Amino acid sequence: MSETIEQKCIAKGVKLTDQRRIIAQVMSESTDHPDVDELYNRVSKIDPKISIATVYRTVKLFEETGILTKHEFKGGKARYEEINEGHHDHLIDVKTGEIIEFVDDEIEKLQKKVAEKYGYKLVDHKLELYGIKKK
Amino acid sequence: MSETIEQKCIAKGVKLTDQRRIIAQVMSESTDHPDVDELYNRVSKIDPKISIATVYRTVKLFEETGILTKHEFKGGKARYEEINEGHHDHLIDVKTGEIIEFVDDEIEKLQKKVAEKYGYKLVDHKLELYGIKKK
DNA sequence: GTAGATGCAAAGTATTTGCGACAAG
DNA sequence: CTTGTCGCAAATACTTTGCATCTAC
Repeated sequence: MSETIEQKCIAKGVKLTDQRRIIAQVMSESTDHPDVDELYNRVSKIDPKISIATVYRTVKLFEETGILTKHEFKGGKARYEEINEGHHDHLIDVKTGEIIEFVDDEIEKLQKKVAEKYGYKLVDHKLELYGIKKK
Repeated sequence: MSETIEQKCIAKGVKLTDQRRIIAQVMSESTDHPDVDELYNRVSKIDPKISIATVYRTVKLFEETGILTKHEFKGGKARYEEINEGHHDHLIDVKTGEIIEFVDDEIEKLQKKVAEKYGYKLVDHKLELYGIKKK
């Protein structure tokens, strides 16, 4: 296991409050990609008096600090995920909403190549596959 | 030049009104990917009494009918683009917001392969590259 | 003539913010 | 102590909707 979110906060000089510790813990334990509402629900079970404004402020802070990453999949609500070493993309089941994480080095390489071709240096990318499960 | 949006509406049994004709025309002439607000501005110059509600209703209708496609790039606002034969992905200049359209068959093939690998049939995908221009 | 489209303003969502009280370093 | 955070409610941004009127077919 690598660094915890709490350790990352200390390393980056982010002040730790009870609320942030709880949000950090819940995000660490989440294997899905919760939206703010869902995160707020989970956090509320631990400390019912945390406000949703704090949840919004904290995920934004964590995102800016490079602790979480924000996804804007189809459906309006932003969803968050902890950043760990390995980068990956997402395969989304259009029927169930289930998300599978994957990495494909070859695609990664080709992306860089495409950007180069147009005279750009690739700084970020987003790849989402939407599929239906075969029986 | 292929079919106009107006022709597509007739082909799909979508009732044509003045407002829809104007929105269709403006979208056809747009080479960028306008958001609803911007589209509303352009449309208003032709007919100032069109309401923004109609613009929202029309882009949604056109999207459902397969005439337009909706992008949710970073930044909250949905942006629309006319669907023409060739599918393409987007390379976005993170400094200027400029969008370059591209196609890469090899990446397309690999995407299908990845989905298959997890037991899925690929029905849609989104690939966005974010880059900075090299000098 | 009739089902569906429009305009308007009000209602929804998702997210942000001002402010006084409070807590971390 | 002092600066930054929290909770609350009000504010914003984007999008949808109810309803009475109007229009394409």
